[in-house]
Amino acid sequence: MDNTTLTTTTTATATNSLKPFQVNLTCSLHHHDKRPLIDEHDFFSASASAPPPHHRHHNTMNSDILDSKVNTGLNLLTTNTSSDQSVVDDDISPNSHQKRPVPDQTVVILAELERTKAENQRLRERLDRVTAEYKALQMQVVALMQQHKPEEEEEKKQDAAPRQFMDLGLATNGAETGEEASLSSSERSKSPERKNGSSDDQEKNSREDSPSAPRNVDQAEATMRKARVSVRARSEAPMMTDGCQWRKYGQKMAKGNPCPRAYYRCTMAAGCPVRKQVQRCAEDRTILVTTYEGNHNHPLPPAAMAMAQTTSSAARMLLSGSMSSSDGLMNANFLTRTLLPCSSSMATISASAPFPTVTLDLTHSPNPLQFPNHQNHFQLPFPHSPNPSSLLPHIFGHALYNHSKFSGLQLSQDADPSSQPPPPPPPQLADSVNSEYAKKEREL
DNA sequence: CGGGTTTGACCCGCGC
DNA sequence: GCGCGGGTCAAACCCG
Repeated sequence: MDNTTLTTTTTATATNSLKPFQVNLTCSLHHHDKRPLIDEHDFFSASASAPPPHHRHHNTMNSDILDSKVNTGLNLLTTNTSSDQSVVDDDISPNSHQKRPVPDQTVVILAELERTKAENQRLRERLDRVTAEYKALQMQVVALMQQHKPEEEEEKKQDAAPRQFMDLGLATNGAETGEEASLSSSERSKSPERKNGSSDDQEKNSREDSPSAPRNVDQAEATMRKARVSVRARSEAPMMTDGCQWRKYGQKMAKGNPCPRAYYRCTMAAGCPVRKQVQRCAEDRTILVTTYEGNHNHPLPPAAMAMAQTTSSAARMLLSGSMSSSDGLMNANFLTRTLLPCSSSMATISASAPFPTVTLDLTHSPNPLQFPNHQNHFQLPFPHSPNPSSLLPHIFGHALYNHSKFSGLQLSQDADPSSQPPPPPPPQLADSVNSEYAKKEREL
């Protein structure tokens, strides 16, 4: 058993109560050979299920999955997260029982064993249920997708939530959100009318997003596109390397910041609606603020999956449950609060921004004591990674089972980057990850 | 020559 | 209605 498996099963443990997770859960469980892609819904479900903050449970889940071969030793392992597990194993070995007449201790251990077994059984049943539900949902999604196109208009008006769920699957799979993209401004901009600047047609087109626009513009989609995920990271590079190809289409001086804001559009597929803004923090120009908007309508390379999934996760976290921005914020707050209940200072849900925005702050140390007043950001402890974005899903995954490594998550109703406290000293980073991106940065 | 960047102009929403 | 600021466009330019 390796760390990857641990991470995966931890995710599964955290995701056993809400349907959206189930997709991710199963995927994760089937990929023990790779580092699993942590999907946003894992986070959500984790938050919703609000598992007890005992590490033991995560490991128990892990063993639960593995003990389909009935391995008592694994069960014991699950009762302890520390390295003294082997001691426990030794203690309960037949030899130990015979050599050491310590019945009390043995009884305790056996009782613990029984308890763990029972828990394993419970968890396994839960996992079975989750898997079954996932399969059912998958079928449902496929059926919906087949029906979806002819009924798109109606569906858009009537049911935003299932639509979101479908979007999730499509985006995650990197497929077929092209129709949605076709409604995006990027596609609009390619229309001859827009190019010619014909006032009438231009007017017509440019009003698609306006309140007076025809209702064939999916409200859910529009909101989804407006939902944003902002990533703050320390980087000397002009732009975060996130695995996607971007084309710069504009640059503006933003008020209150001497650093220009650059606008990028994803060019990995025609009509991809994803855009991002890149701007350096006015207070600390080593901090690069990258804001993502929209979902990719095409398959993503592995390097891009990390950020894409993280941002879409965060966006959906914002929007899930309700399409109204206020509800979305409440929902996100609830989710982030329950995601890492014993943590603080990692995420920000912005209510003051024009669009619902989640800010993932990668600039701070994982030590919560270093940020007693930090109130606004979802901090992820890889501040000096040249490409922190690639770490996000792993961070989320880890955060679910290893609170000790993360400062956690704190919510606020007002994300103002300018209110950031002075950056703490850099924590240790994974060298392997660092070196890879350090190389890229040198190339830049 | 194709693709990316630059940059001034334009559009739009919002607040006064 | 007007001005401001954010976002986008697209011609011109640059580069490999």
